[in-house]
Amino acid sequence: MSVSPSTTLDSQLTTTWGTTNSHPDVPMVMSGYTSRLWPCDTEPQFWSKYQVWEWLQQVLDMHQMDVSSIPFQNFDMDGHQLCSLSYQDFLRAAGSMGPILFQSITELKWSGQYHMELGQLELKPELDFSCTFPDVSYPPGEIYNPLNHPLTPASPNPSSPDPRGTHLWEFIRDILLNPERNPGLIKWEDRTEGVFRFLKSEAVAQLWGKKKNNSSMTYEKLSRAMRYYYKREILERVDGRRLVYKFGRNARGWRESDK
DNA sequence: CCTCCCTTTCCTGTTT
DNA sequence: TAAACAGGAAAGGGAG
Repeated sequence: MSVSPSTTLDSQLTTTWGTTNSHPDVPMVMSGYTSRLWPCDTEPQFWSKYQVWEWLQQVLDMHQMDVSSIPFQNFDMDGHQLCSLSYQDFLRAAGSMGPILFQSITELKWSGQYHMELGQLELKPELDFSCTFPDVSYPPGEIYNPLNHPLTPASPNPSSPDPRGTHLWEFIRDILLNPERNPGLIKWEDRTEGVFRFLKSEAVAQLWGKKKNNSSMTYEKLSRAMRYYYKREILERVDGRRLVYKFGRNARGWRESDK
């Protein structure tokens, strides 16, 4: 009676977001630190630099924290180096996020070894989350917003017409501005700077395709259109971070003060 | 019909 | 290695 591949478990666990998934391309952002849902299903010791960054990103997502909460540049290393860091190293590299990261990586190292057993644990998201990290103090002076009331469901109202803008960048903006309509597709990385990140790139592409009555839309093609925006300064480049974009000077209507 | 603009499609090469 | 990123080239298609 083996519990094996992640697909079975994924299908059991899919979804805090509810309806719009079925896209295994992007890991669900949810629950504990256990590794079955992790994008890197290898042991952390063998992660590439990029996988290390993905992990950081995931930890931020789990805590609903802003990207500025972790100095990414202090983690310019591969999995082997990461795993050799001590608790003190984590404190130095990430301040008050250090303990969280240390705990996460410790657990992942452990679960890499015993993932069979772990596969049977943890079907109780909230539980392991809150128990593992009861109170973490966040960096002082951080803008981090502890609660955006993620639990307000706000009627999905599927019958209403699509109020999102007709141009691609407006469409993206309007998803960001109305996350309750499409939770978990795109999220703000830095609200005031207009930095955002695709969480489910293919799902967004599908949605865009649906709007344009084009069932063959992909993120590949959508992203080409996004890149054209750089020249027009509707978007600004964000280097080095995959699926991350930033609104530029010619993008209107995304600021909180614009509302 | 023509032009302009905003993509869409496809592609080759690079990076992570 | 797969998925993103970079842009060139060219075609599509709607608005005016």
